Amino acid sequence: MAAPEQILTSLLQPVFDGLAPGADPILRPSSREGFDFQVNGAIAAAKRLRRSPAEVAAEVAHAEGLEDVCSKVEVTPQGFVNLRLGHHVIVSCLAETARHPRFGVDPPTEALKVVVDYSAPNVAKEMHAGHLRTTVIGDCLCRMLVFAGHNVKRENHVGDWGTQFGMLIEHLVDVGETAAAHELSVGDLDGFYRQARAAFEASPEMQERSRRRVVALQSGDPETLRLWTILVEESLSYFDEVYEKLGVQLTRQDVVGESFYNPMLDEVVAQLDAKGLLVDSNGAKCVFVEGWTTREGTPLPLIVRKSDGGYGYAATDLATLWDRFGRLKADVALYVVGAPQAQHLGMCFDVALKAGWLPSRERAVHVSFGSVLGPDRKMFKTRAGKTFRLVDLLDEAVDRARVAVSSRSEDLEADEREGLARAIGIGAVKYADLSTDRARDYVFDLDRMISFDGNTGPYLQYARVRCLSIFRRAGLDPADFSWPDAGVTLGDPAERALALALSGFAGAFASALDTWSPHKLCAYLYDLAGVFTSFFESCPVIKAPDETTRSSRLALCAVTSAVLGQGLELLGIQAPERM
RNA sequence: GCCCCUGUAGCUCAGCUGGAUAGAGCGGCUGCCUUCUAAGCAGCGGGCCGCAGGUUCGAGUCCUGCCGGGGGCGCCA
Repeated sequence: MAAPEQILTSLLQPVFDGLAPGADPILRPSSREGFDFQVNGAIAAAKRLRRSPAEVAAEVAHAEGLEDVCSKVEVTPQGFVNLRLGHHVIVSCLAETARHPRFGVDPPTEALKVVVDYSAPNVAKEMHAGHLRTTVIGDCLCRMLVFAGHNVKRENHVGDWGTQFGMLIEHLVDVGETAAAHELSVGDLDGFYRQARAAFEASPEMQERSRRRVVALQSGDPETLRLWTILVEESLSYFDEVYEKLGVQLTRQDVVGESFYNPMLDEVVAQLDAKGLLVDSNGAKCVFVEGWTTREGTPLPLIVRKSDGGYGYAATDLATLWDRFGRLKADVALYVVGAPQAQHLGMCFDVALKAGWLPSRERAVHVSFGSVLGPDRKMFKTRAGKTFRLVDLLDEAVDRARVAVSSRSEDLEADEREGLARAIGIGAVKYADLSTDRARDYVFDLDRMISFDGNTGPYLQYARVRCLSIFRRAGLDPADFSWPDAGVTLGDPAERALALALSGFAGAFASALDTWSPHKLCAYLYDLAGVFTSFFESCPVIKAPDETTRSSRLALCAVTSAVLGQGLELLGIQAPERM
């Protein structure tokens, strides 16, 4: 019962049940001056009962106990009921939030096993801007799921298998293992890939070797596997560096590449066949699913096995569903994959449902996201049409942050400044990605991200830093700050607004997780940071007029720094102590 | 041609299962640093929510049709 909404709903629901069992009070935050919430359900109920809205609203306003929690209840002629919470209710909600180990987020009634598929870079290929979204969003969702009390299995579906590896291995042989390993380990993955591609296209002899090499790889030839392992290992080491730089929680243990599923493909296809789902079409093994058609309106096939006998990516993706819901016994599987793959994934999910692997369709979720665009609103590419290396974007963000830090935080030690530049630069990039609705495309604009104004990562970091500086000045530690005996008083509107905002954490968190939308958590934190900064400007803490006010305001600051810190942690953004 | 996503202030974006006078930030203008960090705060100006119908007591939100942007549409992943 930590949230004001829950308290109000529990009082209002009996009245609405009296009007019509199960009727929704439609309780919403109010934007009207002097009110916190509004009840809109009376209008709808009056309509159904053919009664006057104002009359029903008046009945609602007289709900048992409502007067005790509200300092003001207003009924409008249209039938709206406006509510202003009593200070004592806000204070008790705040106290509950503060004392709660997860600020009001209760453990789930049933902990779910959630498999989260994200990041998925390709071996011997550079990570580019597109990988930023899946990696950052996936990492945030994992953190949120863990925080909510669910059982999370991260799976990094690295592209480490397929026909292109014949070419890559042959190029490795041509360049020499040591030289190739060096090239890959320093992160010139694109250079390696381009050279391999160029050599492949220029030489029929290389093409023939590559074809033989693919066969050797698939038949498990030890020497070929050894060479393949070099490519994979060097690439994974490089990815680890990027993840370290980015501050995401992916490790080697989370790598479950395409090669992992390779041994399952025969079984997967056999099962589809046994269930009568496979159809031969021009030599290819296909599954046709209802609702999917081609441009001519004919059924669209999911090609599981190509006419040459090889498996396509549909087979691998089906295998992931088979494995995750079968062997891993997942309750939910998230696929944090770009929007262009909606059709493909949708078909795979439908097939898995038909095959009986998926208990129900909603268990498999495509957490789709839009593309990263350049300043020209086109796909984010260089003038030459190449994609930007993710590491270069991150380095540039840190460079810009470093410039700002050196001019504004001169009093900090050099190593702290360097760490700060990293925290700010990387945080800015991640926050920019997380703070907009993932369904939309977004423009990658470093100037805006690092501008430190408005809805940005640095703004949140700064708000928390200012909060912490109060404790530092007061010679206190917010971590072992104890709740004041005299309680919390909310004499100033800014204090009241801050207390109310703080008790909204759990609700905002839940709505973000329900829709797999980190940006809702961002919006909440930005609002909280803004409410706090207003409080900071208008309510002196250390030099408060009296001791009661001082300890009360310190309590507000303690909860604020904790919630902002927890929020940034959930987003995967560092929270510096000083800026 | 069909399907998916998208269209809100000059720019970048919010708008929570339909609620009152649509909100922020940037940019523009005006104030505020002998007082806890001005990477900030307070205020002003800025809108036919792509267009047209429909459902509803009520539509930025739901439905239909157009228009504009992005993407996808059988053996690449």
